[in-house]
Amino acid sequence: MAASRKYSRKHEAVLQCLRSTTTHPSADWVFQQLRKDFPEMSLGTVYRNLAQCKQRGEVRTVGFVGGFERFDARMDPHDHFVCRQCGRVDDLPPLPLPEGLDQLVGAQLGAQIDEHSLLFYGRCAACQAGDAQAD
Amino acid sequence: MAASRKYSRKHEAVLQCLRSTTTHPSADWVFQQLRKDFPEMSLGTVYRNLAQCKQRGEVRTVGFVGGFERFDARMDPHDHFVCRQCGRVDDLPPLPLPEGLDQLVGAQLGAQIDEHSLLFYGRCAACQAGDAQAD
DNA sequence: ATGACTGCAAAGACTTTGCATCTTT
DNA sequence: AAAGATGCAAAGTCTTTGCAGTCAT
Repeated sequence: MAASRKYSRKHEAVLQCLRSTTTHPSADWVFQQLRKDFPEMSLGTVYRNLAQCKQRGEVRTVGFVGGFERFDARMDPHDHFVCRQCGRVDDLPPLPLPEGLDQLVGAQLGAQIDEHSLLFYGRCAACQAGDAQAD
Repeated sequence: MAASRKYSRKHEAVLQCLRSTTTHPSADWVFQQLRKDFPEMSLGTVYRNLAQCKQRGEVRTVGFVGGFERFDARMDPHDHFVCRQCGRVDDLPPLPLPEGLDQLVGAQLGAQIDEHSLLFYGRCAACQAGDAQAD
């Protein structure tokens, strides 16, 4: 049968860390944060807990930015912006997308669609301002 | 100044390989294919040429599936379906998305949007059929 | 006690790079 | 010749794992 979960302070902390930020952090970022409260925290534990949270449906992956998997604990459907220059990832307010997009695609392909991911790529306001100074 | 390009049979072949398939292959898949015609072809060369094509805007990345970067030589805007079970990536016919979505998001964030990526995740028809048999 | 979780470090998996050699111009 | 492209293999980077020890039930 499925393994029964046991309480873990570290697991709590990982999830809490993710829920208390909107930066869509990488595993390493979470690790660096938690290290402050748990000096013995290890990267492996962070990865293991993130994987577990993902399986449980408490966390999801936004995508890979600069080779790092970026996580998000906001589970309601929403889209993201990714700055290609600094790597920041922002949540977007609801967009005017047609209803039933997943169903439509599923029907077209005869596939079962679980979800979709809409990412906008570009340069954030801060990076544009920075570039302006640099000129 | 910018490096001037010199003709390269391998580079041609990499681009050609990508243009002649709709499977959105990984670097290794391209490598395996080209190996047939170029026995001395090396993986490093494939990666280098893919990177170069990307910079030139002749190729783009669809996303990472199972840890592998998947490439696409179709440069006109279109969306994709990713099967989480077998990893296949399909092109989608045009979807009824509102016009000016990128501009809208750009305006909302004060960011400059270069492009967006819309990926649908699920299980393809073949995988569903396979599962049915298995039951 | 039993089974899960953790720390540590080694192992993995994919991608990038350095360097000597071969090609194109 | 000069500058770019390639092969090969070593080095990198992020992530996963094995194992022995620790903690929750």
